[in-house]
Amino acid sequence: MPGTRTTTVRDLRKSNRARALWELYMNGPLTRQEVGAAAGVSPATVSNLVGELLEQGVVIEVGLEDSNGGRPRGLLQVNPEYGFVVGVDVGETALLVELFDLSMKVRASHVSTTELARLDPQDVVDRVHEGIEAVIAQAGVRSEQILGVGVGVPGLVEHGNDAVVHGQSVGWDAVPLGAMLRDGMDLPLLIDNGAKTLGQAEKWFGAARGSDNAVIVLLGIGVGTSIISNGELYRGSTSSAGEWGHTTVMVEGRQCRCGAVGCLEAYVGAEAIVARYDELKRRRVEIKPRELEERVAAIVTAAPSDKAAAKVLDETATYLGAGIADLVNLFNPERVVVGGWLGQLLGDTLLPRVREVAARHALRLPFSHVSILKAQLGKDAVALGAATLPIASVLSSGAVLPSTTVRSRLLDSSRATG
Amino acid sequence: MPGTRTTTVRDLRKSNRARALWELYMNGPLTRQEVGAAAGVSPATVSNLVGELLEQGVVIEVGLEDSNGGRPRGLLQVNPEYGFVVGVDVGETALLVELFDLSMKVRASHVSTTELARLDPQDVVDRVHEGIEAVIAQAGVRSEQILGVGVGVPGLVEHGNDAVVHGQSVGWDAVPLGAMLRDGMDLPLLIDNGAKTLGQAEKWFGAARGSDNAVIVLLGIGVGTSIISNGELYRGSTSSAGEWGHTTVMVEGRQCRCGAVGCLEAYVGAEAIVARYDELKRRRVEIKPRELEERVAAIVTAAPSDKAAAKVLDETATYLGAGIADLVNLFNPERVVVGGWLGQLLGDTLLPRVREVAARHALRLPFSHVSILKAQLGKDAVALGAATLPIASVLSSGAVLPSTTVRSRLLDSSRATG
DNA sequence: AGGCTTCCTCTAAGTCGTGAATCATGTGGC
DNA sequence: GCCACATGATTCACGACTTAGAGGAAGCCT
Repeated sequence: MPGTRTTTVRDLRKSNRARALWELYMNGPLTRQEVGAAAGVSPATVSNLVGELLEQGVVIEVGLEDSNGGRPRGLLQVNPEYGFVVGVDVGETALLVELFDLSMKVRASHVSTTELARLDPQDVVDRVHEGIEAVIAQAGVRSEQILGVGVGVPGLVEHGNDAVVHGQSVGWDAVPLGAMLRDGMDLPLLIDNGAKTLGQAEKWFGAARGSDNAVIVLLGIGVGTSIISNGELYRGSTSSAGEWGHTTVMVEGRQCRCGAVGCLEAYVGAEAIVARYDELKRRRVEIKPRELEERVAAIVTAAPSDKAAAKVLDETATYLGAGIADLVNLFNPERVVVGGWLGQLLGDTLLPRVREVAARHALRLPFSHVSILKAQLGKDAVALGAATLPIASVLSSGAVLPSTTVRSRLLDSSRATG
Repeated sequence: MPGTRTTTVRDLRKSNRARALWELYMNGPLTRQEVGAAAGVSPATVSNLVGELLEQGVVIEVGLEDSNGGRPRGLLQVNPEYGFVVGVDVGETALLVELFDLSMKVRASHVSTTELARLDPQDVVDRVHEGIEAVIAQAGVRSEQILGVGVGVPGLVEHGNDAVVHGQSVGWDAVPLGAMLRDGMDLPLLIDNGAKTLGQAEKWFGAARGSDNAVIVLLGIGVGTSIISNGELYRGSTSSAGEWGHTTVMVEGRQCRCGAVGCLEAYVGAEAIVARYDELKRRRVEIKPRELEERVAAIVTAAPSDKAAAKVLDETATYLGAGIADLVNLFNPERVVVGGWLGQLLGDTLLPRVREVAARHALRLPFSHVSILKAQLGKDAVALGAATLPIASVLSSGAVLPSTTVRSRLLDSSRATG
């Protein structure tokens, strides 16, 4: 929950309400007492706040908890049906749109693939709009029930006036995706980098859950991270923090597709792994994006007799270990979570070796406090994480209904005139 | 200013008071209107708050600002004489204790050097106590006027119950420095890593001033950083974030004193620079810590005919550039500030080359938003930064006088009993 | 002096969270 | 079946806070 600025007495209520809601969402169901302890308010205030939230349908009471002798504690929870959110994963080869309820149950989903090598922004926008309409229809909800739409994109997202996307790998240069998506749709819209939305998904529901300082590593064709610092996504000054793939692990090393040399991605990116294998086999095979996954899988599962595969994997573990050690030294996280399709593929085989290498390269103290884990969520994590964006926004606002505001304003004026 | 949790109406005032104070301290002198705008409160509240601060002597009115036609605006400022702070720099070879007023004017200072190769904790503690008494006497202030003592140490500082220091380079393993210093001194005490205090000094008063996302690099025998994220020091889970010196820039590269290989420090640390020079000259010279600085200086200022020096410097720029590019990619700062005695020494000669290398290695978007600068503060920056620690603490508390609390409590009880 | 402009402060009103008292809702004993 | 008991939840009076708007303060110009 971002540091909401609290200056007036009214802000106070909003902020307390938001804290209670976050707590209920993240750790619910909870008793009123637990909410009070977490939000730092008295029982009286909890009662007051919860009463309001119950009345507005944001929160529901789900069962009772036995107490030894006295009145049982009521268990509270955010109402999964209070509203719905849409998460969109704009991938390099496919576009996934999913509709969730607030408990993150998938209520509808829609996939569309593209044959284009480069993504055309307008085409993407049209498909997103189409997908959103499709999932709303499919789930049978009214569009007023949609709290917002989150979009995860491949590339850096500048959050200025409206989101602008720079996606080197898909040929996007300063695409004003925010404005384009908003045109023809009036749902609240939030856009972020796909690696960051995946990170948020792992933080909320996956392997980084409960950790306030974590680094989620995304391995695929590209190599990125999502950094959680003090419980929040770390963005840096222009939201491009966490570009781990192009950190230098070998001065004057291999050529990277970014133009520089010695980048981590030039060693552990999916294309690099396959290319290094082919080099060892002294053959030149053109790498087609569609086949990348099975080619990497073939290397991972190769027979022990395949010396080239063994060497490539060994080197990959070395570079990955060194790279992760850098993250541990610089960010001092409690957990490093390795995800992305390539991460899932390499995980079981390589993780023990990666841990060993990282232990050698990282400083003792920070390393002794870190766990290096496999991601828990699967392929849809980017869309799931994208859907958390509008949820975070709703929770931080305290889920104040526009209608409530209008109502109280009407009451005010009627009293003023009456 | 850390995210103070505001739940009750009283917290509200405290938080508004703290915001106003921070603003006045950082950007003063300011008019009441400016304070109101910055703190987000109405003129009435500013008047109220400022009145209290003036009465308590925390803030003073310094002159008037002309207005076009009306009553002139009063200019407010934190009272430099409201209290004093002590900053201590526990260096590897010398110990510096300085006493500052709130405007950071040095009022007294005390140096003591040591001949020991390894620092003895109890010896350091004694010297610190001695130094503090000396500067208090020298400045002629009463110890009640000391708001607190900040200490910058070489090594990682774990902020648990009380500060515990792990200083590999000085042979400290889990030294409970907090408890040791507190014993025999009852001033408020704050301890942090020297690189971090230096970073805070540059952020408050130096080259990183006004930047909410900055990385301050400290070059010396060791190589560290201090990371400012969203205006605050980034610590990570165990306060050891920013250990840049032992990130890997060359897999399977040079041996580093930390035990690993290929660390940045093994290339650009002071000892490494001299060692590499000696290797090129094909000679083995024992490096004495005392002579390190002049030996590096000799390399930097060597005649162009000294090919070995040129090569060492060139390589240093390459590694430093790559390392800084990593920081830019990972943290996406607005500024990178290069400091430390080695940084100062290398700065003018090397910085242009470092920028070039960094530009090649960093991604375009984050690099286009970053400035790579030399530090502005000199050798005493660690002590200066250490002294900012208690100031930050006072500002965040809103400078609520203990006496005030007692007084109001007395009033309460007298009214209750009366 | 008097009007004017601008800054500052005082007052009344509205909102909030808290603590103490009260109400609600269960268990266990008889 | 009834009543004491324990504990959770709610209500109410109170103090504390910020704000809007009115009024005072302090300088300038005519």
